[in-house]
Amino acid sequence: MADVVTLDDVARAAGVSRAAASRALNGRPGVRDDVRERVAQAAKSLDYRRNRAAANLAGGSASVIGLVLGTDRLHDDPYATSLVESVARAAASRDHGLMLLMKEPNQTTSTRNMVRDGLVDGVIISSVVVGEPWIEDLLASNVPSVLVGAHPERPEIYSVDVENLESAAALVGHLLDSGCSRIATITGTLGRVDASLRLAGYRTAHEQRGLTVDESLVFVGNFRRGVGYDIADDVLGAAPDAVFAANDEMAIGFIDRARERSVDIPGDIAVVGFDGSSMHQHLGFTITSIIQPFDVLAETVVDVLVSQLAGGEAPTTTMVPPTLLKGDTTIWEIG
Amino acid sequence: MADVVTLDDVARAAGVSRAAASRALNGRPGVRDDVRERVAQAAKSLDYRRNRAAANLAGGSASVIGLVLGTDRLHDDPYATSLVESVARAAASRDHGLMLLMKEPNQTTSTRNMVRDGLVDGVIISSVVVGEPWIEDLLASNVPSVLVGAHPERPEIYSVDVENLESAAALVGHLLDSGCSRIATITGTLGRVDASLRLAGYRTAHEQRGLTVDESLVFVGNFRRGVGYDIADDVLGAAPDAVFAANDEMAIGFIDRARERSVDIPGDIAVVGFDGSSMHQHLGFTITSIIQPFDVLAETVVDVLVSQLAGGEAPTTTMVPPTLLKGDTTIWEIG
DNA sequence: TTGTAGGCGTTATCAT
DNA sequence: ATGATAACGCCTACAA
Repeated sequence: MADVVTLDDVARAAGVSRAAASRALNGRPGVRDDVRERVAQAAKSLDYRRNRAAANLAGGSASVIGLVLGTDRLHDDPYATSLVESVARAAASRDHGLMLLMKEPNQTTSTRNMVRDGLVDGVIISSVVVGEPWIEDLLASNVPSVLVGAHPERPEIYSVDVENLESAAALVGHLLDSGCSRIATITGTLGRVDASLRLAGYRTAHEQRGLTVDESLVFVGNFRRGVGYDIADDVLGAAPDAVFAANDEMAIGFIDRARERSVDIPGDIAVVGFDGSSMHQHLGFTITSIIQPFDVLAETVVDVLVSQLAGGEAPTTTMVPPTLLKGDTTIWEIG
Repeated sequence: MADVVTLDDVARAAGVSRAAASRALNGRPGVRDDVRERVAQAAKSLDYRRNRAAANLAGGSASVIGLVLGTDRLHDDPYATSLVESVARAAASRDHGLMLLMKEPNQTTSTRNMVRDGLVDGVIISSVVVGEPWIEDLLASNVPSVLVGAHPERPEIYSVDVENLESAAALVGHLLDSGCSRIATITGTLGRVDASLRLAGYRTAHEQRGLTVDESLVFVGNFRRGVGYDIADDVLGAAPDAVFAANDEMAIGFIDRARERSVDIPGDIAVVGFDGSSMHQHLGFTITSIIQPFDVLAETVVDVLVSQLAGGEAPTTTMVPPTLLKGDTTIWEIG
């Protein structure tokens, strides 16, 4: 182990006390500019790094954030995967560490423990898990936290969100305006916020046009590709002229099966999804979808958390604008 | 913030000193059994958790491991994604935290910093990045580390590996034995260990049978699906009767393109891949491939690191057996 | 076997 | 504006 440079070394090199050096390095007031400069120089030339464990212990911050996921699998969950990737990047760019706190199959006290153990300053929580006991437990411990995706029952918690309902409504609305009249939907996992909102958007689009939703066109899914495939026969049986899947994965599953049955997409049936994850999969086509702006989302959520940690204020809920991806699974008018 | 239970509280409740309590809790010798029991009871009833930052600072361990990835993207890298997932699970099951240390695009001192900052006890490194400056830098700092995938130039570093070369040789050998005579290969990223080994396996299979590799059948890829697709025309131009792609992603890309050109797989051309990631993608078919045993791999690598941290010994390199997946892209004899 | 005491590196308080 | 000094919670010689 190489020799460790401590704050003491820096202070000595700069000819000041530890306290002054600490203040200088942390940009706190009450330090003369020339001293601040001198300390900075010393730190740089000694290649000093503060020990975050010590800082944390002493009442400072470790600059580590936890990312709490509502799933224990990444390999078939592009949404979670992209979230991890983007948050990791955003955290790193702000010199924060990222601890991955995945849901555990069996006992689930460990997430809260990780936080209690004092190595995480705050957490980013995928809002889909709000309501689950282990999360309530976590929230009850008052750890600074920010939700990815607002949660209707917890409006008081800081959150960063994309407009699920409005986006879904716009997407479905467009289908309706394009002449589709029997739009089926494959929902996400019942009980999950994003699933509810997207379904609500589907209904809203109809209501806004004075239409009534044919409930036999609503199929319950779970965000996994497999269910899209498995349920496709039922969906096709309802003879829709369009399908709104609550995410791209299910849309892909549906399309796979539809094509096996020689259904032409978008000729016979238009398909739209959500998340934009089909873009990265080299499927040979892209699905018309709402693209989650993961990088912006992640940067925003990290910023909100960090400023919360710093004691700063932020709007309770921040909206991030998604993008509409015009893919190959719908027909677009010229222009 | 809830009241924090400290070691002191536990000790007091158990009627012993902090030192004794510490020893008892950490399972060190020199504690009477009844005391040990009493302390355990007290800890449990108080719902005590040791502050890992403090433990770390005091010379103990934070029980946090870092996972160093050679990429900054997960969304199109099933291998990295599965590794993250499995390692996270394995770490959690051993009560260790997991810090994600992804490669950063620009400056890359931060990984080493994260380690130096004292919040990571040891690291798991994807061996594909060994040789890159930032990793050499990291290794030079003598952090306990374990490689996922052995590295030929660094045999002294603990590592856990699957038999890339042997597996690839077996796979290609089988193709040869099945009557294929012009087997093309699409390699992984040149310079990456796994890519080299798999290519070496391809050559070995030929040599073992006294055959010479037709170098015009070797195509350089990069492990990404897109390149499999893009290079497919060239590969087809070489009129192979089989293709060995260095991972499933490229195999998928190749198959996509081949099918667009009405090539029958496996009828006209057999295809084999590596990693087994096609299993999770609901493609409508599975690729004959070598399945990476991610869970075993992850558990093993975490165990090796943890025992290393504990001062224990372990074999320098541990092999984990992969599995052959007989998929739909090759023809198998009866039985 | 057990307790006492010192220190890990930093931040925060309170004098100066 | 600056510098002692006391925590923070834990581990670990060393002493008893």
